[in-house]
Amino acid sequence: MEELITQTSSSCSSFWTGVKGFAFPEWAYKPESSPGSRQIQLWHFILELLRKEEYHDVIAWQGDYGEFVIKDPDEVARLWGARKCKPQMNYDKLSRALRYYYNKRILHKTKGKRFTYKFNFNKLVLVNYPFIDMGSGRGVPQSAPPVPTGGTHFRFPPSTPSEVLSSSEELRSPGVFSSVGRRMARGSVSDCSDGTSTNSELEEAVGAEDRAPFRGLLPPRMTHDSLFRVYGGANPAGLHRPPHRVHPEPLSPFPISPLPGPGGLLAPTLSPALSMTPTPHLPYTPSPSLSSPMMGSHFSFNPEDMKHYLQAHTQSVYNYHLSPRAFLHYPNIVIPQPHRPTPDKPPHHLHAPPMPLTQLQQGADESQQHPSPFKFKLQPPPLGRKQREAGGSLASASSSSSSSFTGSGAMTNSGPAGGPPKIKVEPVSDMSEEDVEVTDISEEELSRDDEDDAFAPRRRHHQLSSSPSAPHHDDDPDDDEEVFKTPATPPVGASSPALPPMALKSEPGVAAAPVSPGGTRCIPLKLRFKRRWSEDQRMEADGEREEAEDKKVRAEGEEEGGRGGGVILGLMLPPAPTKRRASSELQRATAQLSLENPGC
DNA sequence: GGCGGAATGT
DNA sequence: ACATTCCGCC
Repeated sequence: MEELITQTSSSCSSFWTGVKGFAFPEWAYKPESSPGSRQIQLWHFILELLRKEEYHDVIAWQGDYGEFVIKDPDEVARLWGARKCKPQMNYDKLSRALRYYYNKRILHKTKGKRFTYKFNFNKLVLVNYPFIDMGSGRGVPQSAPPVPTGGTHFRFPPSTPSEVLSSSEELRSPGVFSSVGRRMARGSVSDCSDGTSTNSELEEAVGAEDRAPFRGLLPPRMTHDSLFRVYGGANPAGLHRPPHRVHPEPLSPFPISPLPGPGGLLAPTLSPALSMTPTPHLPYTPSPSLSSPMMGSHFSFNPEDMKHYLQAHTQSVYNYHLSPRAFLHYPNIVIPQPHRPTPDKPPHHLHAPPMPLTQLQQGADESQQHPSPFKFKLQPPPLGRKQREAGGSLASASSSSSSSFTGSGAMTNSGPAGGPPKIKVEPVSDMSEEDVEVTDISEEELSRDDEDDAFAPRRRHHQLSSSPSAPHHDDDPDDDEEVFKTPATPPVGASSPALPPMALKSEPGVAAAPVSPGGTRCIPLKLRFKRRWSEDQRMEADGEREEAEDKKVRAEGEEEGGRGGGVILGLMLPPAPTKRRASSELQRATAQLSLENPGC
């Protein structure tokens, strides 16, 4: 167990790398902040609540992938307060904490829907490769946002706020899961005052189990629609067919995630990316073993399967603009290349996945011999509203880069200093470009987009934004939606280094991307992609629109910072509902125990 | 309701 | 760092 996780501290202190080389960010796995811990972070806690059916009348997945509604703000606040021993907690405070996540890109607000937030799984997607030897059943997928499965019905997000409310009521599933006595149970355990419960041990135990929780988030761009393909399988080519509402059904299929029992109930995690692979010609079906919920802790992968898997995965990455980081290094396994012209980089170091992967990764780990691919840093410097307002036009400087910039310094230079005032600036020079070498859609780019979009300063405009009818430029606020909307045919062709200067039509709002001094060479490429994508996205406009300017500023500012803050690709398939059942008992048993902190 | 600055706490 | 608390603003 213990050896499963090691910290690859050297270059970047922020990675935890599993034995097999998969990595996930430190923030996603801090024992102290894990779900069972008292140091739990709010978003962990939220996920925790979300995955427990007991609390579905308080908070539940709803709407788009990763979206959840706090149905009972007071109760959530109370629970949170209980956990943190902050009796004074209330929704106002809690929501402030949630708002801090905007800048971290962990969450964003679903505009127009009360108490509705959305996890930015694009960013939070964590690694969970089921076939990787995790050593135990411990590796567990956790809160899986609702994912429609073949057998389950999932309600599409209501389009109107009012609808939300009503539907959220409906969410109380008609009987699938009994929620009887939840409140009582909950109530009994909650307060700091009554803290003496015998739970603490249990709690710890649970926490321990949960320890490695966030490997299981889902891949970006998981719309219900696409998800349907995953399980239903039957969604052929149409990559972005209009989401027709299918079987609106109240209950989210994944009210809970298969919590690994102590015995290690292992969720049948699969890479959604895999399944989602839009390319019909990659008819990969997960090997049975993969889908087995109980698959042993040591799962050895048949190379063929692996190949398929990786290929599919690779394809997915391109199709969905997933982060290249999704690719882990699998010694001895050669990943078939996705259809795309592969550029020229000589496959160096990594034994791993040839081409595209290698290249892609290159950016990240280029400098190190470490297999651990990414540098990770979430939290780009938020641009203060004042600052934004004040400056109106900030010349954002370009990028930050590689490793870690400390967000701390970011705002400090607000003074009239010579440089770009409000934004943290990092030496343009060290541009990630070189790292990335244009190789292509590195997540840098990708994350860039989605990041900024997702979290663009929503502040002022959020109310205005949603006019579906205004298919104007701009990136979609929902990062998920944003970047990952992809053309059926991956833009990969275009992505080759020699990108033709083609049609980037500059968009008024967006265009003015401040080019960093000397940044000219990097920008164009990015912009090109961005624009291409933007167009695509526009086509599919979700309806949510935000102003581009802030974002742009931000985007530029974060340029590289983002790379670090990127995506960890994670893949995990939410357990099929049926299978999940097995563990639900256990979960139920532990649910209340772990959610509130008895030990205050 | 929701936002984010600011001060403060751990 | 990550909240918590308070608060003015929209």
